[in-house]
Amino acid sequence: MSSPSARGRRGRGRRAADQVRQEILQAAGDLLLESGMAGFTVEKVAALAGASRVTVHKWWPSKGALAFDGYFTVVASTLDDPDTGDVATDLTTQLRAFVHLMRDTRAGLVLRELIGHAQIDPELSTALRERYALPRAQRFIDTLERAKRKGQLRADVNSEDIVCQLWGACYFQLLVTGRPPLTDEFVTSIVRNMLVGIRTGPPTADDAGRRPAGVS
Amino acid sequence: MSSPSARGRRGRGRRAADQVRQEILQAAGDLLLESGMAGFTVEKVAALAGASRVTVHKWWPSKGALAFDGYFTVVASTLDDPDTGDVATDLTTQLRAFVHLMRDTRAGLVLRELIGHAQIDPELSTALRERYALPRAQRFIDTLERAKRKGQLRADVNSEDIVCQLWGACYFQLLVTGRPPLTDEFVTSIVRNMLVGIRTGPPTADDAGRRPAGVS
Amino acid sequence: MSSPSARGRRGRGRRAADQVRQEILQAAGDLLLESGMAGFTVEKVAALAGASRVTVHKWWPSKGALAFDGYFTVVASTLDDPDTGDVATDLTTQLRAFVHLMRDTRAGLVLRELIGHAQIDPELSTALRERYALPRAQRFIDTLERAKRKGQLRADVNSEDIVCQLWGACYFQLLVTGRPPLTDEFVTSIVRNMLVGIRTGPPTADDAGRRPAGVS
Amino acid sequence: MSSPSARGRRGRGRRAADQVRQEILQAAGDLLLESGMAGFTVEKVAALAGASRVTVHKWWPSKGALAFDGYFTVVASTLDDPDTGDVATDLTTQLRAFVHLMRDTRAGLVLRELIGHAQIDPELSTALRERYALPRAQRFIDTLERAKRKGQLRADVNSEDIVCQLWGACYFQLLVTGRPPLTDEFVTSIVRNMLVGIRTGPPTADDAGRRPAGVS
DNA sequence: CTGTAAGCGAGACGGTACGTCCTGTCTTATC
DNA sequence: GATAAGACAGGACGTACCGTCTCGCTTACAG
Repeated sequence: MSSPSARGRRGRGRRAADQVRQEILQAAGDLLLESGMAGFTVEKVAALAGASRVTVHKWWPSKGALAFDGYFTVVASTLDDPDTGDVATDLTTQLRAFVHLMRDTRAGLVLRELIGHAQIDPELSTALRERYALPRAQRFIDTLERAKRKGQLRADVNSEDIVCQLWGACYFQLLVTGRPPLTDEFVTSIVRNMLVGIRTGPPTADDAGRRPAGVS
Repeated sequence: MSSPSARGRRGRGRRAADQVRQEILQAAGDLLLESGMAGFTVEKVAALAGASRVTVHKWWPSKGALAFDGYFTVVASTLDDPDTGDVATDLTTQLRAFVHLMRDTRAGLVLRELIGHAQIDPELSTALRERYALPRAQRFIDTLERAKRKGQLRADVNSEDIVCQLWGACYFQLLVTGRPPLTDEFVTSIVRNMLVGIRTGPPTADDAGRRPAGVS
Repeated sequence: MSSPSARGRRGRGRRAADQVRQEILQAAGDLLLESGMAGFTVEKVAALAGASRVTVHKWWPSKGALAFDGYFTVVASTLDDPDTGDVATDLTTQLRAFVHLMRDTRAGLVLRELIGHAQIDPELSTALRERYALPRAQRFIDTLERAKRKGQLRADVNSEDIVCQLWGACYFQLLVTGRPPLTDEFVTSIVRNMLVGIRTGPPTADDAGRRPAGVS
Repeated sequence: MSSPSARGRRGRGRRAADQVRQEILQAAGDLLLESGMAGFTVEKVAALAGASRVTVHKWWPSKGALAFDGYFTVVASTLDDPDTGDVATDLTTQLRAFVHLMRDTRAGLVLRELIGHAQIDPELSTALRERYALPRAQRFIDTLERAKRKGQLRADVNSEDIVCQLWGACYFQLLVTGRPPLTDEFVTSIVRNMLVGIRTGPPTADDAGRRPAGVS
């Protein structure tokens, strides 16, 4: 018997479901990194995988869902959780890793397109949120909560809001204003802003809710 | 002579270019708000405007470009620049207006799709950056710079970074984590975080400009 | 289960290829006889057949090829081979049948247009030659060869040339000089001319092999 | 004053009608010989002539009419009428000249397409008949009538029918069966067939009306 | 060890949209 | 005042995907 693997298949009959799935995902990821979201087509993926469009359709209801799964099949997603004891350092490390991915790798470019497409494709939107954004945000939140417990951060700030203000700042650059900067200095800057604030002068006793007296 | 206006046309020949353009833009905007980016089609726009696809193609090279122009034809873009004298108030006002648009109106939904589509369509990406994002960011920056001059904000912070951290926080919610919150409280929270920072404890003497002693 | 035939279809999926082909051909033939080559359009054929333009394109590379096939689907092409024993009679019979078709029927008009279109469309040109002209010419040649064997015709004449001179005479009227005559008398005349020649004077004993004296 | 001739015009105003006409015709002829009937377009002709489509339309109601006029503007049509005193020679000469044109020159190819297009375009059909086919046929008929008067041809044959059987034979090759042969030998053959007939046996005294006795 | 049925590929189909080409009509500005 | 330049609607073209559906094959599992 010959090995039933390899891209070019000959027969028609049934194959193990997992094998088919895997080949489709690999093909999807390859195509995605090669052509970007524009040239990404169910038809091409099926052809690449030596599968039938029907089969692809059976498991992935939309182009977006397939692209998403393909992406994470190909792009190894290492979720390391640095803990140096200092918040600023930990946050900066995580952000820089992200910025590097988005700025310097093909995968970053694709991920950007993926997020873009998610605005139209609800399937992809859900997948992206639940299986990409939230898990990563959670790691970030963990870092923040740890810092709170250590007394490095105020206890009354909402960690999720911080995530928005740090990660969101990067995404904003990527998705809305265009991508040129996104330097390490930018990361340093926004972390510092976040930590110490941008206001001048001696803080009043109730910064947490009010505006300082003496300012009209 | 009869008025040559109105949607239903009679002959075949030429119409004033500007009139055609305007009708196409109006149709594009209408269709966009009605069907969203999914059902938005050059073909339908042309039909709605009583125009020919060729004519549409002549002026708008891509679906995205047409959608963008149509959007701003229909969505009145009021760029008022509040100046109450207090940074926090001004920033909050601007952000809340934006949040309201994105959260409560059909236009917000469409704008989100537009930004999404821009990740794939370079034409749209450029248009969006230059004719939407940058002008609006500039108003924000103006507010920040004014506050700097008044001594309300530290002079060493980069205003563009602040824009990223405030607007970006909102966009992040909308585009990446899904939309549920985006409340007024969220806006209040991120502005306060931004102003006073999230760090605890007695500020050191040289907190990047200094933070006051005695922060609660 | 209900019969899956009939024009009005329900689902989207596949129909038997042959059925689709047949319906397209029928529609093509119908449209051709109704509107002539001018109003004949791939789009209309597809609509009439309840088929998709793509499907039509798959099998018929050009408008001409489709028209040709449609024509012979609708126009029954009876190729009877008369054999009365007398050449003149047989030839006259065949030519009159052809003349009748071209002069008195809608199909004749269409065939004329088809031949015209073939001058521009190589696909159609080939089809017309191989699947229309040649088979019909062959029947004519058979008649001539039979007559040769019987000694009714000179053995040294080229049968194909005769076909050109008889059929060609009719086509010439139709295609070049305009169509008015093409009467039965015309047929009688050209057959007689062909058989006995148009030269005057006492025939020499061996006209069959030589050219008349005086012709260089 | 600058010369208003030359292909590339710059101004817009009025030019002498004849000049415009002539430039259009020249452009039409050039384009026709270059691209054939397929690539022949009113638009391209107008562009080539530096004229407006409207102007072209004013004088030539259809693409066919324009092509026809353009053709004869460019292709010099020499109508020499040979008279050697011998019919066979004269006929052969005329036919060979025609065959040469059609077989060996670009103009022949175009003329074939022109005749083809005439089957669809009535304007062209009329023009072709009245200003091309009939005049040329007349010269041929003149030759035949001259031969009749000299007693070389039987007086009871219809000259027009002979034209059909000789020219028609050539056109038939060109238009219907495909073009390969059309040799000088073919011409020789059909002229001889025409003159002496293809029947065997000694001609009876009244070949002109009856079939020979003894042939059933 | 064999029969059966589930799962699959191949591929055609209707449909929607695309971008292009050409036509005939109409307007405007020019000469 | 005839003209070119140019823009417009309309209609057809050929292409690309999509999602659906029917085949016929093959393999995996059940008996």
